[in-house]
Amino acid sequence: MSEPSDQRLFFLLQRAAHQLRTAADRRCLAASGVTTAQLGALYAVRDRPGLTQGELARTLGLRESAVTGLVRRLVQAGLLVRSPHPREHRAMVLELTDAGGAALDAAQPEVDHFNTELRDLLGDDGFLRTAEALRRLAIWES
Amino acid sequence: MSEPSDQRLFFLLQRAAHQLRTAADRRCLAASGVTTAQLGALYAVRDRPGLTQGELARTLGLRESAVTGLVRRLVQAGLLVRSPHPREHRAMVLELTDAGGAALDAAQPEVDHFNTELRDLLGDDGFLRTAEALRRLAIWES
DNA sequence: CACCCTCACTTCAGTAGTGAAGTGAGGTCG
DNA sequence: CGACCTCACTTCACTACTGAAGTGAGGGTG
Repeated sequence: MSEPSDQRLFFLLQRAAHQLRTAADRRCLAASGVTTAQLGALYAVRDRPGLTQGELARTLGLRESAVTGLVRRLVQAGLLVRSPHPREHRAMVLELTDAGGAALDAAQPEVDHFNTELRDLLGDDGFLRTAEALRRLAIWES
Repeated sequence: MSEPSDQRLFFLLQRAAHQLRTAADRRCLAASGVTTAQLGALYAVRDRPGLTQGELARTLGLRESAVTGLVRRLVQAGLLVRSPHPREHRAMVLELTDAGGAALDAAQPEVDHFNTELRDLLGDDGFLRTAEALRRLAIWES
């Protein structure tokens, strides 16, 4: 009934995400020494300094256990600082270090270049339409 | 200059793929006991019985080292058989077992249901357009 | 005031991937 | 005919996730 390519949008999405992730990780590591997962966390902390690990997990769409490891590596690399929350005894407050901000700045040209390439590949309206579709998929639950 | 949402198509793609993957993995594990990565490998072997691990790696867009582990788990689960290639001494030939075929059949309704939901979410033309965009991204190299 | 319950966070075992280095039977070549 | 090279595959150390179970200081409750 439906064509095989239609039946496997899901696999296509995985494949595309995987290709892009590994390509971006390579460039990103070369430019700033961080992976794209780490870069996403740094962006989130810069946009909302002082957030807790739970908030970061919700922002990134991850489990708290994943954030525990991600933050540990970033703190170990000196890009993030963790301090106890002033009012919530269990929570940890996250902030960028200078090195964290520098890593973000070092990665920015690569991020821009990458997005430009994507835009060229998909065309301007294709880029926007795809972004909108992905937004729906990312928000979607269940 | 460009909006933040535009600057981060890449993160959007990762987020969407991750959400879909975990959602699909949960259903897929419940229905047939395999993950979506394993399901992709089973599909590939069914489509082209007797392929080698290297060919499987190229089909899935993975490194051979990733396939080594994936195949090991599938053989251990009794869904795949590995036998030496008749003419190429180093290569391994892969084939589905009956249990492997059964797992694929068990997963099929979930796959169909999942794709139906995606189609409903994006609309028919949005679905096709997104699939086409993803196809380009998946093929894209560097 | 002692009990317990809440809930951020952590830990553990497992899956899924990379990249770099290693392995070894078989064909090639001087 | 022995040395070398090839190249599927493997192994290792690492990042990055999940889901389930554990931890423990603090606040509510009797």
